[in-house]
Amino acid sequence: MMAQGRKSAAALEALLQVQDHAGMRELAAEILRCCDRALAALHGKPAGRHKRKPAPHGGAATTQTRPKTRTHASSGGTTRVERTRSWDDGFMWTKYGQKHIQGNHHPRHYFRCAYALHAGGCPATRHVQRSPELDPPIYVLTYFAAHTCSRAATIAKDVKMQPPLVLGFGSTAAPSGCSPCWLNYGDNVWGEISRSQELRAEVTRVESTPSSDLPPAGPAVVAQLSSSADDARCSSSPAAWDPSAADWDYFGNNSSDYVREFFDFEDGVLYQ
DNA sequence: TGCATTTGACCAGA
DNA sequence: TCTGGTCAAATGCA
Repeated sequence: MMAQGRKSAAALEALLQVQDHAGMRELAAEILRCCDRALAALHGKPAGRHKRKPAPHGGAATTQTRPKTRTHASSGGTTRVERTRSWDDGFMWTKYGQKHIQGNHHPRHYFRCAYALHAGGCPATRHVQRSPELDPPIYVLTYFAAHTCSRAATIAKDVKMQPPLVLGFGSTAAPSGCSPCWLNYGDNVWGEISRSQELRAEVTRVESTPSSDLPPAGPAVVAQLSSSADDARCSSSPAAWDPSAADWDYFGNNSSDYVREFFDFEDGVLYQ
């Protein structure tokens, strides 16, 4: 995907050289630099985090060393679509389960706060579900309960120190029903990631319980969220997007780490 | 050896 | 009975 992105950016740069658009050329060059660095990092490092060794074909060795009650569902398979790293939203998550959900080829992953087992037991959990048959893939993250761990206080503090960030939905004409809609993200938030790009957004719901310990509805918010297919919708039409008129769920902090909750820089897909 | 991940089993609710 | 959420033993890597 990065290679394809680089090719597209190069084509854009070539087109812009025909006309005098210095600012746009600079932007295209920035995209190219980002792609080059990402590709260099990908090629220069080992293939990411470790993965388990695939189970031996035939399964003879496995069945000899494991109880009969356990089998490797992935035996012999070489394709794995789930990620092994935790999506970075400033919190640390521990995966505690994975389940195939009816009507979706992709499993749902279950995470709980890594501080769940510490004193006080943080109750926060989240689910990660890849939407079926969408290209590029879209992942729906659903949060349950608010963090009560010390990490939450740290992140809340960070929020107060960060400049506002507003994620604007609907800058591009969206399909009727507005799902999926388009997310246009602003300037200078992404470090080396270029501005004015648009990525698909999926509508989801934040199930977290609002916490009085967290800042009031601040700048780091996401419009009307729902994971239900029945009421999935965008809260605002492209023509009448009004942040103050919508219902908002507090979504954490507004640091760049928070933004990574939405975008997977490795795969070029969007999370919410 | 410690720890995170995997995955079938188990449980509760519809 | 079915489905989704969680448990916990097994597993593998650092």
